[in-house]
Amino acid sequence: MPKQKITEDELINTCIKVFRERGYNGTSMQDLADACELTKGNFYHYYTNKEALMKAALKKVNSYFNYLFFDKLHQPQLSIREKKQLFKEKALQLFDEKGGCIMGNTALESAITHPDFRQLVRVFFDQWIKAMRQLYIESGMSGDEANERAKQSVALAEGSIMMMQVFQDKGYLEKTLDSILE
Amino acid sequence: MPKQKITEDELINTCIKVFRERGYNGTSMQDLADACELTKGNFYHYYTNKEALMKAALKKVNSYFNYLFFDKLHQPQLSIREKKQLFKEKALQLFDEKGGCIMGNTALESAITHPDFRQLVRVFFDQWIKAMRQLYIESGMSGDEANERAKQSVALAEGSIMMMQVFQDKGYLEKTLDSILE
Amino acid sequence: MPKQKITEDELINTCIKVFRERGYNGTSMQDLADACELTKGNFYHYYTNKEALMKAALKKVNSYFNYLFFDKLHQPQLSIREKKQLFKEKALQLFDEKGGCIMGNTALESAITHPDFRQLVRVFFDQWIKAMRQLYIESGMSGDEANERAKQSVALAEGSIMMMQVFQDKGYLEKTLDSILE
Amino acid sequence: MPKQKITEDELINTCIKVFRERGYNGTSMQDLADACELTKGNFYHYYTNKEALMKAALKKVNSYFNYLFFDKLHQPQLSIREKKQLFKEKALQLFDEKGGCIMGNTALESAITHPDFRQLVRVFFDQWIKAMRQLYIESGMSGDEANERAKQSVALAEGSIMMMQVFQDKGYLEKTLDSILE
DNA sequence: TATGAATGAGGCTTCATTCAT
DNA sequence: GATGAATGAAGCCTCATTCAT
Repeated sequence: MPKQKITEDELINTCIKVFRERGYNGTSMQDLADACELTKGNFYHYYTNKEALMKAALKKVNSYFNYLFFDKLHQPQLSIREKKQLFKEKALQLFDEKGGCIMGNTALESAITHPDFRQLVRVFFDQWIKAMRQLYIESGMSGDEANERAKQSVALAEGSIMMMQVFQDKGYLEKTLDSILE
Repeated sequence: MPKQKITEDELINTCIKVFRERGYNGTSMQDLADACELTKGNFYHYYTNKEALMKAALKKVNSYFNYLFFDKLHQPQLSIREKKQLFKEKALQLFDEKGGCIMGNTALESAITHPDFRQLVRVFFDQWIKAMRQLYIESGMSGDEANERAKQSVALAEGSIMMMQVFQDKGYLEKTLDSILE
Repeated sequence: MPKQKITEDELINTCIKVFRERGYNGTSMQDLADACELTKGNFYHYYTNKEALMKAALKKVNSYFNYLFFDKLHQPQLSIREKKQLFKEKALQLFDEKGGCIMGNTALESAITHPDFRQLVRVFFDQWIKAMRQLYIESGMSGDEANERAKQSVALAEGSIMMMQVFQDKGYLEKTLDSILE
Repeated sequence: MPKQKITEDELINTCIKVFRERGYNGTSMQDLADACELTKGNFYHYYTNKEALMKAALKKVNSYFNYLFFDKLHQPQLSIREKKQLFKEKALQLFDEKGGCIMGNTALESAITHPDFRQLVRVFFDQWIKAMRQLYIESGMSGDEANERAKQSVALAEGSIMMMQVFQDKGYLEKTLDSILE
């Protein structure tokens, strides 16, 4: 068994961070290597190329959010109140503290140039919307109404994350989360 | 063989398009030269470097939106009804038809790496928010309420533009614009 | 008009030499750059990539041999005696002095891995065989006989060039050329 | 997951095949490892480096040809007729069926760049020529004549193997073998 | 203004090789 | 012996930029 300098989990988490901050095109393999304290070439033991690495990063984010966030909103044993509280808490933790959303960034940066990325991004937003829909249904909305509200909420959240970064004002997101839960 | 003539206006408009589609880091000077049917070297007669070109592009977008969009919402001779109609019309034309918003893209792609760009992006969103605020004030809201609503509207619009691209569904934006004007 | 450090003709001739000596896979762009006294990147003004450069080299060799060698054997105004003398002279000059045959080298090195190269190599040998056939026909052979003899002569010449290199004995080729002309 | 066992004999035979098809410079240790179903690192338990591996491959080919081919032509108990038949049979089997000759390939690919390889290649051709010489002597030629004829035969055979690959025509070699035995 | 050759740095990737386990 | 992580150099190529013409 070889001694790994970094677990694959740590590696991908570090890459997520760098990709989120610098964008896909703005991130070089050297940037990633520096952040992971590995040599550039060593990355190719784990992933065939930069694109595969990015895809793995997006997939990891997907499962991370599902596990920690979206799935919770589907659990029958939680009350609406608990879910609402959990929503705000998780959203602040996952977006505010990390300073952005790699999915939103990727959506805009490579909407046209990397269809493969867009597919993964789409899955992410689909899941988020579904989770929100569940919340609104439980709050008493009709299916259609919940649907529209869910879609708008996600858009609003992502827009707010953007504004939060533009104005470097973390209050932006918090207010938005409240309005989403009204 | 590159074409002979292109006005500086056409040049910058073409660059805006390419930057919007491919992002700043994803766009090479060659991409721009090809799109403008100019030689790469020739660009440096117009702009000192890629960064200056991007800034000029962002400034152009700023003045373009001001002239065509934001300023209109401040004009006293227009009725609220006219302004609302104009808002929807312009927003659809400027975002939907172009397939995105270079300001939003730039906000996320270079939030951290290019503070100079962020400054220009911030001005853009400031102006947009102010224009929306005016609309809401005229609709009878209080200053504070109009303020918050304006900020949320802009965030929601940008988030919807993002979703429009992710889901390749142009209906997204339209619904959002309606809800903003309610 | 820019001052070129090296004409495209000189460039390709230098590359032919390097490719002949080191093989396609054994030649790096750096090797070529050094030989041409250019920077690596500058090659990409002339050719899209290494493969295209190799193809251009093979094509140049093809036209060079046609012009200087094969075509001559088809000229009606030359006597057989003159053609035979010319054949030996040119073959010695083109193979012996250069120390090998890039076509033969390429044939063996990339027979399997680069079908595109093989096609160009095939054209070369086709032309050579046709020229030899003409010589034999003029010497009084029947079409079929000339054909077989031509094919064998070319094989023998290439085999002798190989032996010349293996044993570093330039006499090899000369004896072979005589036997081909018997 | 790589297989457990491969004898050193199988290993070197597999490497010979890969080297013959892809050339020395065109073959990576990974290619060899894949073909042998071993891990890259594991190769270094057998051979110190790629060059040593290639030398071992060339040596193996040498002894293989000696045992199976060249030695036979020296055996006093075989008649000329038997030797001629054996020659054709072995040559077809060893060159035609394998689709080439690693010795000829190596001769041209690394004539200049790898003198060590050339030495091994030279031994191979020396032995082949000696075997052919014996055949011609037994057929009644003088020593000098047999010598020249042997050298030419080997050159012709190698040239024909080249043409066989260039034109993808296996008939080439067969005709040549007949003419060598006339 | 316009061209395109030239450059040097850096980008992604592959490679031969080493080494701890 | 066997593994696969690790490395550093090198390979091909692209890029932003410069500059002579």
